Amino acid sequence: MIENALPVQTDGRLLRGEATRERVLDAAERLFAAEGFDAVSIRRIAAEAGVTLGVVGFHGGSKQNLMRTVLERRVEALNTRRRAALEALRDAKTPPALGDLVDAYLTPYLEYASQGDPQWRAYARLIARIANDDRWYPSVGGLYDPVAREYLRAMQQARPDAPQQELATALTLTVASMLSLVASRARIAGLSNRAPGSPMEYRDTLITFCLGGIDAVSRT
Amino acid sequence: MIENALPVQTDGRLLRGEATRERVLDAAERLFAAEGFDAVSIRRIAAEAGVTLGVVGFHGGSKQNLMRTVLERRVEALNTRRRAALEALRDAKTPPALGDLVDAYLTPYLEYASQGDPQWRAYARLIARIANDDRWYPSVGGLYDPVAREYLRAMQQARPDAPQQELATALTLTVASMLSLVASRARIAGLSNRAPGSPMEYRDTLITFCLGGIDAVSRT
DNA sequence: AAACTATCTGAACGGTCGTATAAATTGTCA
DNA sequence: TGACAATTTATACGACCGTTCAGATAGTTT
Repeated sequence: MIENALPVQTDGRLLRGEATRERVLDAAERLFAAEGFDAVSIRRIAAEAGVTLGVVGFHGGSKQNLMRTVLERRVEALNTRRRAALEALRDAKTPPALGDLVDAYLTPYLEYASQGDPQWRAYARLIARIANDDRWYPSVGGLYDPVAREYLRAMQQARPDAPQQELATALTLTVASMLSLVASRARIAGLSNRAPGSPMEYRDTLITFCLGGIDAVSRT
Repeated sequence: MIENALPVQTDGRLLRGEATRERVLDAAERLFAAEGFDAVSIRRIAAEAGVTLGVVGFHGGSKQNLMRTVLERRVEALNTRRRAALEALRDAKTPPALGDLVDAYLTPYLEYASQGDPQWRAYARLIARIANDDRWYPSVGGLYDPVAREYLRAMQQARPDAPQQELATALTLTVASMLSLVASRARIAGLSNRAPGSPMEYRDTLITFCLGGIDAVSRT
C-alpha cells in the first residue's frame, strides 16, 4: 500500500504530478457532486480529468479514499471563514445578536455555493449530498461539527434561558434548511414557482426563516 | 414489451403472483431507502425478496421502472391523510390557524416515518432521499406537490398580507426540515448529542421551529 | 383430459465495475 | 551520462452489472 506519495524534491516545479492530482480531484468532485458516489465510476472520473485509468488510482487510491480526499480538501477553508465571522462578531463591543450568528454561519456556505468557481460550487453540492446520507456522515461529520458547536455555544449565550436540547435541534434544522437550498433545487424551484436560481437569491428569506424558528424554539 | 400483466381471472385467490410482486416491491423499497438507487443491484433485491433474478424483471420491469413503482405505490395514502387533515381544519367553525396547518401537513409523514410498519418507515426514508436528489424529483415531484400547493393556499388565507413568493419558500424550507429528520438522522443525532431516536421525538420542536420561521417570513 | 395462461427457473449475453501491476516514460540529481 | 525515483501507460483479472429468454411448472378453464 502506497501510503504517502509526497515528493521529497526541493524545487516546486518538480511537482509535475501535483497538477494531475488536482485535475483528478476536481473531476471526482464534479462528478460525485452531480451524480453521487455510486453512480460515478473511476473510469468516468479518469475521462473527465483527461487521464488514464491507472492515474486515478495512483493519485487517489481506492474509490472510497478518493471520496474522502475530495471531502477533506476544502473543509479547512470553509471552517476558517465561519470561525473568522464568529470572531468578528465577538470582537464587536456589543455581544452578538442571534440574527448575526445565523447570518455568520450561513453566509460563507451560501457564498461558496453561488460563487464563480465551479469547483467550489460542486463541493457545496457534495456537502449537501453527504449531509443527507447516513452512510457518509459518520466518517466526515467530525470535520464540520466542531465549528457548528462553537456557534451553538454562542447561541446559548445569546439566549441563556432557552432549553439546550431544543436549541441544538433548532440549529440542525437551520443547517438542513441551508443545505436544502443547494441539494433540493428542483423541489424548491418547483414548489415556489420560480426558475431555479442561485441559492444566494433565497438568502434573506432563509435567514429570516431560521432566525424566526430558532427564536420561537428558544422561547419554549 | 409486456405492458400490463394484470390477471384477467375472476377469483381473487388466483392472484398468486400478486403476493410475490408485493415481496419484490417491499424488498426494493427497503434497499433503495437504505442505500440508494445506484448502490442496490437487482440481484440483491431478488435475494432480499427470496425470489430468483428473473422474477424481479417479471414483476418490476426495468430497474428505473421498479423504482418508480415503489414510489407510486404509497403516495395516494399519504396524500389522502394530508388532505383529510386539511379538510378537518376547514370544517371547524374558526378558520384554520397557521400552526394547525403546519401540524396537519407534518404529522402524517412523521407518523408514517415512526410507525411500526417497517415498509412505511422505509418508504418515508426513500421519499426523504429522492426529495434531496435533483435526478429523481422532476419525475415524481408532481405526485406530492399538488397537496403542498393546497396547504400553501390555506397559508396564504391565514396570512393574507404575507408576500406570496416568500411564503412559498418558507413552506419548502419547512418540508426540508421535516425530511431532514428522516434523511439526516446521523447528522442530527451527532449535533444534538442525542442518541438517534424516532423522528416523532423531534416533532414538537420541529413544528415550533417551522411555525416560527413561517411567521417571521410572513411578516416581511 | 387437454388446452391455455400466468408465473417461475436457470442460464446466458455483452458490458462495466474496482483494483492491481509490469513495463514504459519522464524529469532530477549525483 | 547513468542511476534513480516519480509518474504514466497499457492491460489484465475476477466479479458483478442490467436485461433477456427458452423452457419448466402450476393453476384455471374448456
